[in-house]
Amino acid sequence: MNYNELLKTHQLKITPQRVAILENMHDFGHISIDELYLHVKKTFNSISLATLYKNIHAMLEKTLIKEVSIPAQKSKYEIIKAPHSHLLCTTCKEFEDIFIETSSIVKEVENSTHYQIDSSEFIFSGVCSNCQKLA
Amino acid sequence: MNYNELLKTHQLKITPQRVAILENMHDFGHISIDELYLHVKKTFNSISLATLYKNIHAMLEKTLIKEVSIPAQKSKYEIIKAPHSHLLCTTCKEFEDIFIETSSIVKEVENSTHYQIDSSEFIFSGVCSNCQKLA
DNA sequence: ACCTTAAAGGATAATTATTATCCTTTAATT
DNA sequence: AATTAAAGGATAATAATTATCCTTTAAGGT
Repeated sequence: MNYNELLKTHQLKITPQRVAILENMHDFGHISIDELYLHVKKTFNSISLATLYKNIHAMLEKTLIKEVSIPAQKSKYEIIKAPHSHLLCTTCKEFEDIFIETSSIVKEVENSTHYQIDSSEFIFSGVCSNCQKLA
Repeated sequence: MNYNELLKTHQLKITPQRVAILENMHDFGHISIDELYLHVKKTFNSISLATLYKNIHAMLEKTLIKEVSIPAQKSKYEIIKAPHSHLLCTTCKEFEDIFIETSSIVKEVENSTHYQIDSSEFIFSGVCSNCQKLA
């Protein structure tokens, strides 16, 4: 993935710190500020927490990334890609993307509420097949 | 609604502070800690923020209430009632419950992921009919 | 109704998370 | 290469949450 291009098309200056942030975010899929700090520090020893906060906000603002709020956890952030939902294993805490068809349920909501729906968040929680076996 | 009974069945001591918390939470439908503090203080001048935090945690623990995480906002809490989804108007910030059929989409997720789904969160964001008119 | 006691409340200190400030460095443009 | 506005880093300030410690109170047994 070309992060320089991604930053440029979102009117954000290309800096090595930002590229490192995006690399880590991409590798993890979704990552919290703390995790990000821990990992970016490995390759970028001098990075400041303030830089992370500032950049996360800038990237949210420019809609290059999005926030995923999860009950009882700190928010995670992910690079915006194709719309998708999330799956959380309450046992092993694995958190993953899933791609399911949501247009019909969104249409149903629009019809019954007369809202114009612009975005939606779906988080499914349960036990993954591996943890089911171990139980 | 009988909050004394509700507290008792969840193994929580009945105190006037807890009843006030539940009353406010019920009236608002869902409420953040800050809003709760503001409103409970009206009828309960001496209440401490620490009491709110402690009780919110105790009630979450005993699954009497649940946390609703919303991007870019502080979490809200609501008394657990029939499963439902949420609707957020991004213009006027109105946040409301909606009751839609979700069992088929949950089943679809279970089939495609082999997770055993225990709970799910749906948040739809858009523009309510009133704000559409005003636009 | 009183005792007893473990739990809850309140005030506030301590900790953690986030944001602001200010000066230095650097990316982008000419 | 020079200019400049934006970004980075260190750290101070603020906000949010949790811990501590002492006082008060709810609940159960007599």
